[in-house]
Amino acid sequence: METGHMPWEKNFDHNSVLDRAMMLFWERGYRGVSMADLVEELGINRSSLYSTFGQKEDLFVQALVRYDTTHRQGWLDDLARRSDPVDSIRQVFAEVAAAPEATRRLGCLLVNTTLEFPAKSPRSAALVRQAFLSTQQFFEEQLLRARQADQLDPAIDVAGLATALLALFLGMRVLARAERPPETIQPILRQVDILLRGADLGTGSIAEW
Amino acid sequence: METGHMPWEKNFDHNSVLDRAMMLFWERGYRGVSMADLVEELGINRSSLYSTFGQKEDLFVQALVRYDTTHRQGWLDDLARRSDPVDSIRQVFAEVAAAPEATRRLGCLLVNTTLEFPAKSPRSAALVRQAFLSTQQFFEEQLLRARQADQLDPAIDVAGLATALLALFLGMRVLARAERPPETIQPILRQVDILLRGADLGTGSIAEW
DNA sequence: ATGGGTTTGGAACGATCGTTCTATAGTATC
DNA sequence: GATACTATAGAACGATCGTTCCAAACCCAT
Repeated sequence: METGHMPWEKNFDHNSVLDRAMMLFWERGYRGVSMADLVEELGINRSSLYSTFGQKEDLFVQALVRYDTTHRQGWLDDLARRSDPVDSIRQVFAEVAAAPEATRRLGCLLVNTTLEFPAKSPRSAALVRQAFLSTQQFFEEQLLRARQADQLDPAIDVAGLATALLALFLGMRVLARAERPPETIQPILRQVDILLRGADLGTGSIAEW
Repeated sequence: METGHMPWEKNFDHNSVLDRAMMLFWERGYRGVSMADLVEELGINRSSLYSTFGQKEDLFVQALVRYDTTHRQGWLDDLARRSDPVDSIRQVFAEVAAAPEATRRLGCLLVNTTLEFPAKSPRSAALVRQAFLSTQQFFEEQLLRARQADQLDPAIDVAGLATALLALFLGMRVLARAERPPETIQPILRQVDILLRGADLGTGSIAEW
C-alpha cells in the first residue's frame, strides 16, 4: 500500500486536517457537510477519520474548539497586545469590516453554530455561550484598561457598553454573512466610536479611523 | 373516508398550516425539519402538502415570506403606528428583550436562515437581504421623522445610525438564541438610548425606559 | 522470516432523506 | 346511477445520511 511511515503514526497532520474540517463547517454549516464530503475533501480515509476524531459531532466540537482558540481567542489576544485598549476594540470592528469579501462572507463559525443548532448539541451550545461571554469580557477588560489610562469618559457604563459592543459585533457578523457590500457595514465603525467617546463627551483624544 | 367537505376545497386552512410550518422551521431550522415531521405535526397528508405548497424549499420560502410579513413588517408597522418615532425604535429593542423566554429563544427566522443557508437557496437569501434592508429603512425613516419633530440631535448621522441599530438588533437576536439570561441583554437598551441621544448632546428630552 | 499492531481502502449496514406514485374515498354534475 | 374531479391515505422510490465492519497493506520487533 506504500504509505512510507511508521504503522503507529498517522500519515496526516492532525491539526491541518482539523483546520480543513473547520473550514468546511465554517463555509457550509454542520448539516451542510456530510461525512462523505469530509472523507473526500480532507483526503483522509473514512476509518482514519472515525478512529482519530470520533463521530461527526465529536469532530465538529473539536473543530469548533480549534476555531475558538485560534480565530477568536488568539485574534483578540493579538489585538490586545498590539494596540491601545481603545484601539484594540476599534480594531475588532475594523478588521471584520475590512476583511476580504471571501473571508467576510463566512461570518463567524460560533455565530453560525448558535443559529443552526436547535439545542441539539449541548456541548456546542455551551462552547458558544462561553465564547460569547469571553468576548464580552474582552471588551470589558479593554474598557477598564482604557478608563485607568484616562482614555475613557468615567461616566461610561463599562459593563453595559461591553454588552452592546458584543451585540454590535455579532450583528456585524450576521450582516457580513448576508450578501452586503462592505460599504454598508462601514458606518457601524463610526457608531462604535461614538459609543466609546461617551454620551456627553465631545473629545478629540481618540484618533480617526 | 368521511371527509365532510366538497372535493374541490381542502379540509384544512391554508394559512394556519403555513403558520405551523413556519413555527417548526423557526424552532429547528430548515434542515432540522423533515417532510415526515411536517406531515406528522401539521396533521396534513403528504400528498396534500406537496400539491398545495410544492417542494420543501417552496414551502420554506412561503413560510419565510409569511414570517416576514407578519412578524417583521407587520410588527414594525404596528410600532411605528403606536409610538413616537424615537420611541418606536426603542420599542423594537425593548420588546425583544422583554419577550418571554420561549419566544426570545427562537431568535429571528430571517437571521437563523441567513446563517443556516450557505448560498444554497437564492430565493431565501434574496428574501433575507431584502428584509434586512427594509428593517434598516424602518430605522432610518423613524430617525428622519424624529429629526423633523426636533426629537433628534441634527448632528446625528441618520443613515449610519440606522445601520448600527440594525446590527445591534441582529446581534440581540443572536444573543437571545444563545442561552443568555434576559438581564444580560437588557444593558443594550441603554446603549441604544445613548446613540439616539447623540454623541455630544446631554439632553433629558427623552423619557426613561 | 514471522508475527503484532495499526492505518488504510472500500464495501456494506440500517435509517432517514425528499419525492413520486397508485389506489381509495368522497361529492359534485350529467 | 354513472362519470369526472380532487383530496386523502399510505406504500414505495432512489439517494444519501452517519456509522460499522473486514480484509489488505505496512513497518517494527523478535
